Amino acid sequence: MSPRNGLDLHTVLQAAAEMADSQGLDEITLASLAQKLDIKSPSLYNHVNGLPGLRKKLAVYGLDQLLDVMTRAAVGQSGAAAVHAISEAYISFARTHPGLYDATLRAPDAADTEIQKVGGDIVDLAVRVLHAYDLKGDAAIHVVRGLRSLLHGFASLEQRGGFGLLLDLDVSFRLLIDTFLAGIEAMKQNSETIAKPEL
Amino acid sequence: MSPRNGLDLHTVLQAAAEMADSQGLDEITLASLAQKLDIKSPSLYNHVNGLPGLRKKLAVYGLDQLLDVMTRAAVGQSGAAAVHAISEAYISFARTHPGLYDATLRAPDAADTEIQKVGGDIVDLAVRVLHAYDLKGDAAIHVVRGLRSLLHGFASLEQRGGFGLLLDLDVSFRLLIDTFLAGIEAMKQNSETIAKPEL
DNA sequence: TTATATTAACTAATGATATTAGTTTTATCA
DNA sequence: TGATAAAACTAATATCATTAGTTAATATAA
Repeated sequence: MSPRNGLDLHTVLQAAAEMADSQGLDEITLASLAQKLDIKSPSLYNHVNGLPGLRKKLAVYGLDQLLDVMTRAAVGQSGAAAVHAISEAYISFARTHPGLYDATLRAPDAADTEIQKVGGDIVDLAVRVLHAYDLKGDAAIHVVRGLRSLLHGFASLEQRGGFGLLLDLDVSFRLLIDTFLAGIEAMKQNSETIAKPEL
Repeated sequence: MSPRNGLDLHTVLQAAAEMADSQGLDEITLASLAQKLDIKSPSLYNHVNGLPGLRKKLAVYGLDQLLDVMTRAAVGQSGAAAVHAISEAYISFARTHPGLYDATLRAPDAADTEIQKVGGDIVDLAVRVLHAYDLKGDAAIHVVRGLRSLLHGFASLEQRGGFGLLLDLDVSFRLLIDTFLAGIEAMKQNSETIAKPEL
């Protein structure tokens, strides 16, 4: 295929992801990555458009994996169980791949087409999973925004050690999802009985 | 006071915060900050322990302000209104000071005493505000963790352009808080009638 | 008022980094 | 076998953070 058998992009991203997970996203420099790959740093420009380009590709690489684990967690599940399943998959990914997860959210340009694409796929998955809650009109989008906020917020704070260690984090997490789902049900009741609550 | 009338730490942090808000946290370099302050970059070491020291002090500076606006929003409020008040204050701070807000969460060392202190004060405020919900035992801590996750997640995703622009973000946000509060009420009902739901 | 001590500024130097330009090597394909 | 294309390389530059050592200014003590 290629006129020369060097590294391929996947190898580069895999190495970068490993570095990010073990040492933190900010420790990835072209110099350190090149050293890990046994090449000189300018050679990386054959695979990636400088440091910003690497960060962007790493973000897409991470989002692809996140979508994958969430999708697989969702199959065969429905209703509350499905929401829990994708949520656990999300948080588990963030825990197992802290640096890569970080990369998905610190992309140089969030408006990038490729990133929007995968991000949209994840949102679509969430919409499908929440379909069982039979949300009318805009409500589905609002609820997906809420679920994303909660998942990302929990993952991010946990990663940064923002929570004390007094209480089991898994309990907090499951309770948070349950509370959110109970809230959706309760709000639905309200909107059926009363026209407009107070919002 | 001082044997020489140079800059003081507050001026340095104020300038850094302005830079962070207008250009992003990562654009703060000792070189660029020094230029803004009309000094040479090594002079900054008289005020701050290098770049990591600057980032840490900026984090504390931001957390102090965040605690302040949240505290002031809470006075005279109670129950759901109080939760909404501190939540709006939180999100408003993140919107008005995107770079400084970022700094509060990307401190070099989250375990730092000073950061833990202010962070703890914010948690205490949230606990007091949620006191009206009469949560028993560990529940209060779990709920505060949940609220923080919501707030940070929403603020962070909004800042990174993670949400589409189809729907009003303020509506999503208020709905999210309402859903969470409705969930707390619903969960409370359950735990009163049933011994252990399924969790 | 004057001298001293303290502090904040400075210059100079070093090492690491990203990035660009231009060159060499090597595998594939005609 | 030879041309091509891709991926490595070397060399060079600019920007940083950081350290060491120096100079200047000011509050306080004499």
